[in-house]
Parts: sequence; C-alpha cells; structure tokens
Amino acid sequence: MTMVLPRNFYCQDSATVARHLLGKRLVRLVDGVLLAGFIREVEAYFGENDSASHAAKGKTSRNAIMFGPAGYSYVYFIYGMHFMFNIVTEEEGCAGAVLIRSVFPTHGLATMRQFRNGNKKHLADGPAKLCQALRIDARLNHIDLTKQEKIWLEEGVLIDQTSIHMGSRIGIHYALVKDQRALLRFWLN
DNA sequence: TCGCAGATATTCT
DNA sequence: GAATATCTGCGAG
Repeated sequence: MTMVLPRNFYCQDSATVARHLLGKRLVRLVDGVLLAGFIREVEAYFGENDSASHAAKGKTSRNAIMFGPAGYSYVYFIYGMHFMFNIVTEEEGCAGAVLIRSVFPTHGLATMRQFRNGNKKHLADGPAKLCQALRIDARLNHIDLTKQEKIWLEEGVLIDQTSIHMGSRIGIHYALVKDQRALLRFWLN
C-alpha cells in the first residue's frame, strides 16, 4: 500500500498542481539514508504564455524536459553554483513545471545538516538550499517521480485551504500569464 | 538588515 | 565571444 503520487496528479494545469503540492511529502533516498520533508513553498511555470519561464522562447535542449510527459524531475544549474528542483506538469507537448522552493524537514535531519556543511538554521528554506540538503544535482535530472527509486513524492498532510498564501513569483513583477494576474507562488506559514 | 560577490551552463550575437 | 540566470552566504553597518 503505497501513497506515491500517480502521474495523473501532475498531468494538469501547473497552478493547480502547485497548489496541491503544498503539504505533500518529498522523499529522497541517498546511500541507504531516507530524507524527507513536507513541501512548504512552490511556484508554477508555464510555457509559451509565460515570459518568466525557461520554455517561453520555445524548446531548447535544456528545457526539452518541460515539454515532455508529467511526473518527471527537471533539475538545472544556475548562477554557477546552485541547483533548482522542478517537477514537470501538464500533458506531453505542453510545457509546464512547478519549482519547489522550500520544504519543512521531517526525516534525516542530521544527514541534511552534513550536506549543508553544518548550517542548521536554514536547512531547506530556499530552492538551492533544499537541493543541497537533499543532495539533488544534475544526476537527478529527468527522473520518474512516480517510481520509488532515488526521489519521489507521497501523500502528506491535509492542508487547510485558508492557510495557503498566494503571491507573485520571486523576481517576477510583470508577467501576466494567460491574461490573469500571475499569482503563481503558493506557500504555507 | 542590507548589498553584493560568487563561478559556470546555456543561450544569444 | 559575451551576457545572463527561478540564489545563497557573508561581511559591513
């Protein structure tokens, strides 16, 4: 009896998936050690209608994964030193992804602290910190998240819908997406 | 609390 | 060949 999120969970509108990902459990298995945490903050990204997205200017070799089937990881390197962990959404051929920005660690805290060089105050409260704490790097790009291999997502806690906050995405003040206000960042307190 | 350097994959010219 | 990027940590005030 497994509670791993099925592919059809991811195969919908990015904003919907992002909102529903709050409170879900992100699980990572590294060298036999189980690391896990609840998702606390996410951002939704679309394709050609979203000027802030990697996929805004069409398909390239880097963002091709965003156009592929949902339920896969999309990890990329930025600023010469940071990794970002995204989950591909929407149907195949339609670009979309959800950036995981922050998790609340529940399992394997000691190991996470090691990966974070002993920094214990801010274990996984930022997109690049989260990747460091869970040792997510380029090798974890394009992994099927519906299989329990190295990293996957499970059902988590029930979220009180009124405790979900919405806002504009970090670093994006403009972008109107699909003619709506781009309130595509979701988080919990 | 705030501002900026850091170091490289990817894309644009 | 050059610019840019879904950010973090540290050092100054």
